[in-house]
Amino acid sequence: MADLKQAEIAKLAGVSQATVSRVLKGDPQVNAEMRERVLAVVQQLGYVPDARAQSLRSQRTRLLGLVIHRDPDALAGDPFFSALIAMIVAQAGRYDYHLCVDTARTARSQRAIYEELLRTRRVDGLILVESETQDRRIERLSNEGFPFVLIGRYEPEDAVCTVDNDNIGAAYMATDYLLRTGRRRVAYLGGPAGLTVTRDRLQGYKAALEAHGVGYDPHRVVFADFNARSAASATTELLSQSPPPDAIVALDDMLAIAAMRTAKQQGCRVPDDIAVVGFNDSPLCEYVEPRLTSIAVEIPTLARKATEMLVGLIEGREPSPKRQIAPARLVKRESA
Amino acid sequence: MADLKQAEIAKLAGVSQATVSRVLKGDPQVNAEMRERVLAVVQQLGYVPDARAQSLRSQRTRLLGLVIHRDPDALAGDPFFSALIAMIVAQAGRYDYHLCVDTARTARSQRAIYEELLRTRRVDGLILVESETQDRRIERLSNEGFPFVLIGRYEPEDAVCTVDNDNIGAAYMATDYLLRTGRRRVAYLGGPAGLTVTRDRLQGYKAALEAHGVGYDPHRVVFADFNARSAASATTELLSQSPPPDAIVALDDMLAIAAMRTAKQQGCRVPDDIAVVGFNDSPLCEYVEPRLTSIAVEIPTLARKATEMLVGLIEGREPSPKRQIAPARLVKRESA
DNA sequence: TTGTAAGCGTTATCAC
DNA sequence: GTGATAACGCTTACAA
Repeated sequence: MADLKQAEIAKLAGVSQATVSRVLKGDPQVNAEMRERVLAVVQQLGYVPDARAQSLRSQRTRLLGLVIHRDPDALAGDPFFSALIAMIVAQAGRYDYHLCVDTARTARSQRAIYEELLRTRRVDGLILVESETQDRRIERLSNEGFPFVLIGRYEPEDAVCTVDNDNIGAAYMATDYLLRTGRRRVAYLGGPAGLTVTRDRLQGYKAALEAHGVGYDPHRVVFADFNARSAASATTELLSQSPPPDAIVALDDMLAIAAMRTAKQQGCRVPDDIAVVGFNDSPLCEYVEPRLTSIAVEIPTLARKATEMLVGLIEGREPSPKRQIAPARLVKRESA
Repeated sequence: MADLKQAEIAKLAGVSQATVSRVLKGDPQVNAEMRERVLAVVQQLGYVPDARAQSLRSQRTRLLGLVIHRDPDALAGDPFFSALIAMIVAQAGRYDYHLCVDTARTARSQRAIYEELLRTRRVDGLILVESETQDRRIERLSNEGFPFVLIGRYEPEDAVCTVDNDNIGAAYMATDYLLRTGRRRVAYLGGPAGLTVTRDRLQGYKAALEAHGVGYDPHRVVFADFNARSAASATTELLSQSPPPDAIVALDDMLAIAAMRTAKQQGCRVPDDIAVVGFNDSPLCEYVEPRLTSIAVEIPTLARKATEMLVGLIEGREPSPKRQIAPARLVKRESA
């Protein structure tokens, strides 16, 4: 198990090192007999090329970076991210890329990560998740011509490459479904008010109300942080109105579950008195009672599009359109 | 933004390229004045060294590989993995390493990944998750002297470096707690029977029964796959016994939640008629009703130990002991 | 203390 | 077709 290199192979096969390289690259110009000889030795010794040398020489690492703009603790319990990472890994593999994952705790470290990954040429391109809608670093990356794709939204929309859930459409779908099934007082339980996703889904919610000729009532819209307590108090606020809502569209499954629980504690039956729809179609939808109806966002599609786009950029293809949307669909269960 | 290299910096600072390298490495031998000059130029141009060249020259990529032995779809919704990945990323950062994540769908591709990552020298070392207890590839890695750490268990225990949850201790703790709080008919709801974790926790469960002088009844032990239906039917089986159990130790929170739900559907009150304890202390424990008591496994500790150990191996330190255990603790909520 | 130069293991451009 | 040979950008003896 001495350190194998092409030179070794060459010596044993009685050819030049350059020929070994050519054989391994599948160069059609090499004589069949030599190819055989080389491949035989390669097989026998189990030679594998050194990725570091290839990276330096070819100026390509075949590594994609995934930067998640979130505190590790916040990221920790979120099934969305394991899904996203798993799918991107799988997709990247199809193009012979590997995935380097980083998390950006603070804004300061985020900048450091961009630098560290891209400027050092450690990765060939970046997928960024959950950046703010406006971000100096993104402008910078863009100006410097680094290949990167954003998962989420960015304005103006054609400035950078983005892949996003169809958040507006998803919220429309949820609200529309509730209205069609006879609900009339549909409330919206959002996440933190500043988040793009909160705003986008609010927009879809409003659009559906309008399409059904139902007036928009700001009192039926509340915001919560991503924890059970905050969700519970926001739900309580909704339920205390008179008349109380007969349906809730929640920003994600966690919030939806908290809302269901609060409603039940206050004597409302779900879905009889109040219907609840969540987002993400996470596994736990199946586990709660009643089982949670949820809007599934297609994480595999998101991952596929993002990877495809990034690899395209790296290899010099300008994608169009620069903004791509992964569709959503309603998974009907018992809660609505 | 021409391609910056040390040679450029050297020219502008009026020194040799080697000196630039020395300054950047913090070599104390360089004269303060030159250091200033070099650093000034570096700062001004925003030079960052090329990781690819460094990797080739130093024979170190400063990249750790994380190989998760699980189908991407199975991995997809599992909050444990986002936690693990997030924590390892954070830990690796402390040693100036980045993390390359791969998933191994099939055994065939798993072998490919080992090869691809290690033999190509793409990463300096590997963290392997959820391998089978006996694995040919692991032997091979071990024989070839590649630095790697296993998260999970391996036999014989001192053959390779492993980091694991204290599964036996955790199950003991859960069972002991239930017995102390007056439960007498404690059942065990495991995962798939073949899994090491299922077996280890069963062992802890038995030990606790024994310590309390409670007889072990094989009928009180059932196994389920990781999905709601399977969990429900296993729970139904438990509840149909007479007398039915008055407590369940479930292998993970998902199973525990499914069990609670099944029990409630069959008219049992939780925790009054039957107490339930889960594992992992995942965020959803807070969201279900009643809130789920769960054994928290310290994922950050797991990640820290694994990373520490691996970096040590890479840098030539033999760790001892070769097997390290992350402690568990009981997080008491409403279900038990 | 600083500069020169020899690699690290590839790929790719030349001649032959 | 195949074999020398020059990069790729850096680290590190060794020389000065």
